[in-house]
Amino acid sequence: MFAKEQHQAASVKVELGLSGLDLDIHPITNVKSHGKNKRRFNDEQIRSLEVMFESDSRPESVIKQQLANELGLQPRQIAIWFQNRRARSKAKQIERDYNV
Amino acid sequence: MFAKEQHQAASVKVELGLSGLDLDIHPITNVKSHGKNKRRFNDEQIRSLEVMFESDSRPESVIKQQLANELGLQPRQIAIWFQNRRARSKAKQIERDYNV
DNA sequence: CACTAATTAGCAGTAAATAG
DNA sequence: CTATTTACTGCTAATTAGTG
Repeated sequence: MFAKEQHQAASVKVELGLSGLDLDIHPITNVKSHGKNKRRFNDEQIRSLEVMFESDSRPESVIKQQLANELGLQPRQIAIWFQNRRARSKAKQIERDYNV
Repeated sequence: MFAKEQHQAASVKVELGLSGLDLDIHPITNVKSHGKNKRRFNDEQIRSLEVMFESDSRPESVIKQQLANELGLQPRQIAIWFQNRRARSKAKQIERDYNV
């Protein structure tokens, strides 16, 4: 029903080819790098998202789609990222207000 | 059914009013142009709407207009609220029937 | 015009990896 | 362990398409 196991194209090829691109590091003992590697966008993605956020914290669908295409992520992930980013921003501001 | 219990029963988290989320800052007048931002009615508004809904889930235009005036909302918003409320009500009942 | 049904985007809360 | 980051769930307000 939901497409959930779809993430960056870079990490999808962990099991197969695994040619050129390699993810970050795996300092841990080589456990099964298989199964449930989720999470964490790379610096470039974060940077782009952050830049975009500064100019518009609530971009339209088209923009998100475009951004998703550029960064190799799903539109869903972009939307979620902005949601979380907004929440963080808000929480910070609230904390500020508390402090007076 | 008349209590303030609208939340699902799955998670017994009990979140009292509190909220704090006041996005709508007196939309009373104006709000022309493209007001893309606006979310959530306050407790008083919900309470009034809910009370009204109980006695009549499909009020006439005049009533809606009056209600809108009372609560500082647009008639359009009142109409939409009732539409959504009816939909929710129906969905709930259908789910109940499913459960038998 | 008012209604329904379906869909959209947003938010609060929270789960779940992961980094420190 | 705690804090942060990605992701999901449940609900709400609003929009659109289609009916009468």
